[in-house]
Amino acid sequence: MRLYNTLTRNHEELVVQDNTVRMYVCGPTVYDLIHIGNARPMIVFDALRRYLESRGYTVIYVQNVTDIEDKIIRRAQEEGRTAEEIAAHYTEEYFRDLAALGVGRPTHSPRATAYVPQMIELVQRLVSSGHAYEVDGDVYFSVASFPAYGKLSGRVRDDQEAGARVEVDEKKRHPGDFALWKRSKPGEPSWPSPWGDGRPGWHTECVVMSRDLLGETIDIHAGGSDLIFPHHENELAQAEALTGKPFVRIWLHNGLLTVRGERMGKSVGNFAYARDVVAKHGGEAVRYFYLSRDWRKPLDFSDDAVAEAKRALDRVYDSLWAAEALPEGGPAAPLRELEALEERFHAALEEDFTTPGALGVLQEIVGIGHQRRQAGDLEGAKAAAALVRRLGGSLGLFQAPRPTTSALADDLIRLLVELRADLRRAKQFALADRVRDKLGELGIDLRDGPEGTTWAIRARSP
RNA sequence: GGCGGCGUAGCCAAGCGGCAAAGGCGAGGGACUGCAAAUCCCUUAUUCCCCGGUUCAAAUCCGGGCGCCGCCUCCA
Repeated sequence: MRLYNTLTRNHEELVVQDNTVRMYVCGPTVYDLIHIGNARPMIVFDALRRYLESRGYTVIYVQNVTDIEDKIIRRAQEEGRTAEEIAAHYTEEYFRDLAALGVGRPTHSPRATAYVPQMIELVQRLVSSGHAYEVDGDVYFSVASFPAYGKLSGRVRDDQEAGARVEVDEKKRHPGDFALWKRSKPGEPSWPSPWGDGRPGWHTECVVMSRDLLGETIDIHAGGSDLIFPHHENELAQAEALTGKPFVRIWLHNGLLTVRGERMGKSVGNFAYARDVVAKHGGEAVRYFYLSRDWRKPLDFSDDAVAEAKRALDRVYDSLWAAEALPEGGPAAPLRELEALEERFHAALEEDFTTPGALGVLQEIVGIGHQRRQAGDLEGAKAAAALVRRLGGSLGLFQAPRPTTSALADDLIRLLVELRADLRRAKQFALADRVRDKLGELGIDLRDGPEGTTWAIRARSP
């Protein structure tokens, strides 16, 4: 499989050892509920993880939870609670939201506060090797000590000075230097350190956790494209300054979610909470929406756009459930058509994980299933449905079971259908339509065909 | 200003040098129906923002425009 690597600006073959992919995806800072834009990397890289697993890889998937940070502290002060309480609460809500989007639990979800001693140790080693310096209880990484600084984001160190939009911290030797350790103010959460009480800077946790759980060089490190600079640049600098070895083989950065072309963000105020969107359209519709756009490109969010994705998704379920409700037919010859489609599905994903292309192939398979069913080839229709299930499953899609009813409900519905047939024969169309409409309100669709009426529970994706 | 990305049908969106440009949504016509719904068949880009160039061949490569967006500050 080839993936676009931000570091080299090229597509590269994913080559791993022991058939194991070690991947790290930047997780949330738990100070509030996540908005739907935050969910994009979670869904996209969860899908990548599942796909890799379906191809036989073992994936060790690490996603951190940043549970100590300025915004958490501020929120705690506002609400008169401890930072710990805030973090614990929103961590729980975070996993609740992700579950609703079909995102699986990471192999490991380390919390920053559980790694403070290791972070202190890392900072100490950077200080003693001359890559960091202490001023007044703060410790800064010295970008001048790491010549490769800027190689991920394509930034030259000296550019930073020209910008001058940031007020220059007098304590820093170079404007690009960043905090590894921050002295704490009274009343703030703090940990003892060789430089006095304080707390870790942001970029350090990912380095420490990644090393601890995945090793010094990992296969994939992923996150939103807004993290390229400074976050990932700064991680890379620390890690490689420390070990002298490559930190990450392939850096993956997803495009951001926009609203009318503008980035969705808490500060912009144009965001929607993930759970509200899920409540409105369903988690799988959101997932389908994200996967119908190339992961690296910006994606414009609107309720209409998600609703459209939902219609496409429902088309799939309609076909799946209709085929699965069919009686068993005879044995079917394998459809060469389907084999070719399956190959195209994988080809799309093997080349930079192009999920929109893969979804297009799945929709074609759905169409073939319909045609087979129309032609009376029940086994062909079932084969298409089974393929959609299997291939969709490798992306975490199309796994909802066909809604079933009780035997009693079946009998009652059948009774109503027969009753309605009598009414139709008697040309009592107003009454017949009322039966159909009322059943429709209950989510049961009647389908009149040449061989009588069939019924189905309307596709309602989860 | 620096770095990066994007511009394909009414809308969304694949394609990355060579079958007359996937797929979805929407729209129109037909089959089916008492009328619908679902499904099936057909139609909906001779052309890929514009202008040059390379090539036997370009939406795809190169150069130059125009337009939009992201990052450069916490941010998925």
